[in-house]
Amino acid sequence: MANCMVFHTQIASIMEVLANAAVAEICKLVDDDYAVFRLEITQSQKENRTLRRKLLELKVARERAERTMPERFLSSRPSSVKILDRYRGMARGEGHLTGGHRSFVKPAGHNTWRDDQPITVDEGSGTSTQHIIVIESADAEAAGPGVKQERSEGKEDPQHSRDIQTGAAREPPVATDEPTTAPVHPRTQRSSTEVSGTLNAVLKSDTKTLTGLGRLGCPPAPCTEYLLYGSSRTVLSHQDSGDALQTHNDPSCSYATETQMISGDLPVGLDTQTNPMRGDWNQYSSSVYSEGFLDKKEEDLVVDEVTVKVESDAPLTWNADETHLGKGHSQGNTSDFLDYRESLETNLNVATQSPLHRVTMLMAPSNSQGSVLFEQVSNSNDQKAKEREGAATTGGKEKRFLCMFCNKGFSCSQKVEIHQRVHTGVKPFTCTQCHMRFAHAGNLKRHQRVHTGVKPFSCTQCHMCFAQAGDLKRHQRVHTGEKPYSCTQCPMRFAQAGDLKRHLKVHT
DNA sequence: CTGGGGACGGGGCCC
DNA sequence: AGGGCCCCGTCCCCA
Repeated sequence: MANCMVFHTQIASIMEVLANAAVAEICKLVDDDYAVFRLEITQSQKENRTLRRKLLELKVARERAERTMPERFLSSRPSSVKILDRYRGMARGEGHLTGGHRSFVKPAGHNTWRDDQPITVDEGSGTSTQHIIVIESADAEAAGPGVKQERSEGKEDPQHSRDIQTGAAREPPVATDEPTTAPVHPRTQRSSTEVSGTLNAVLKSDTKTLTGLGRLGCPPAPCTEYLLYGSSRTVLSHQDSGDALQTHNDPSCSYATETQMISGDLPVGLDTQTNPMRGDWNQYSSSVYSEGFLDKKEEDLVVDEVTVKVESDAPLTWNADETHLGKGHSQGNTSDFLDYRESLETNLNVATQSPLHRVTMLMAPSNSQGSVLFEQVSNSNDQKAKEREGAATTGGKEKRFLCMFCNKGFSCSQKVEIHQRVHTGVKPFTCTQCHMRFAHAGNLKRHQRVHTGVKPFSCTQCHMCFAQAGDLKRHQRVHTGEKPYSCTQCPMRFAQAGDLKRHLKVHT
């Protein structure tokens, strides 16, 4: 007995040592990434400082020249002015930094722009508007009071804006006409310091370093390997306290990213400013697996000296009704489930610890009865799944882009991205009348017939009209008497697959 | 319990 | 490349 206890004690101590070693290893990895990231940031800041100094020097030179030759200056502008004007012009949307319609209201009482002069943004009448982010970094402060880095954001809903203020996290934002607490939309253009305004970049520190999975794009890479598409899921735990998430500068236990905007708000209507086809969504979809962000609204994240406004009203939660994990998947293909589960079990790189996987694993039918039922009902699905598998692994139309969640193969990266919405629950297409969201544009269009009442599919044998072609086809079995779905337990036959499935419960 | 229809999810193909 | 369309499957509701 005593030996047994000693043995257990030894086992426990060994386990503890192993756990400590694992933690130390993980911390070391994080530290390395953090160091690299900080180095890059430092380099960028140095470049900014250099450019800022040059700008100031040019300005001084210009003022000196203006004092000496004012007339000549008015007729032919020195290069320094050109630089300044270009700088402002870019901010106005004339340059490549921005592309929207906006005008800058020059502060009254100032004949010249000052670097410390706040820029008042007058949102234009256009729907595509942008905001200026004023980043007051420590370096900027060091370079001189009021010296600011101005960056423009990409297209954005007029109601949506946000501010990133480095080192001045709680200060009021730069003057804009827009409230700063409105929900944030993902956007297509981002400043470099912003990294990414969507959830994509959330907690995405160094993908390559952490997982070794890169992003892929179309056209397919020339190599013949299968390509697991999408950004890696950086499985990073954090203190999910339910309060403001906070990380610290201590790199050993943080996933600190320099500036991460967390926006779960999805585009409204068809005006998907965030192109769902972009890889952003992939990253986004990956990032949503970072637990704890999905249900959080209006939270301030303090991440490595940066205040991050978390404004998410997207239904990107683990809501079974909204994602495939619930209704969609539960009603889905069992073989897909099994394939998926198998892929998770065999592909540890993919499975990791994401909540998605855990949930799906739980929801995957594990009892044989469920599988049998499915085989009775959906043999064709199995066949299709096998065909898919075959197409992905053999010849046919080469499908070298693999879904990072289920390993299903696709011929093009965009198709993978669209498909992966199945797993992520991302639904970029929103009905403007009822705010239902769809992963496919076609489904939205079809759905809108619900509102318009348009039923373009009419039966030739009766007066019935249908909004969907499939409904008409199914209806026509009423006239033909066709009942392709037969029960294996009794002679009953059914015109609809759902009817058979429902009927099978009678036998159980 | 069955028949029938409404509506959505998702993949493939074509233009 | 992206949108549109078609198709199949599924859930749900009502009679």
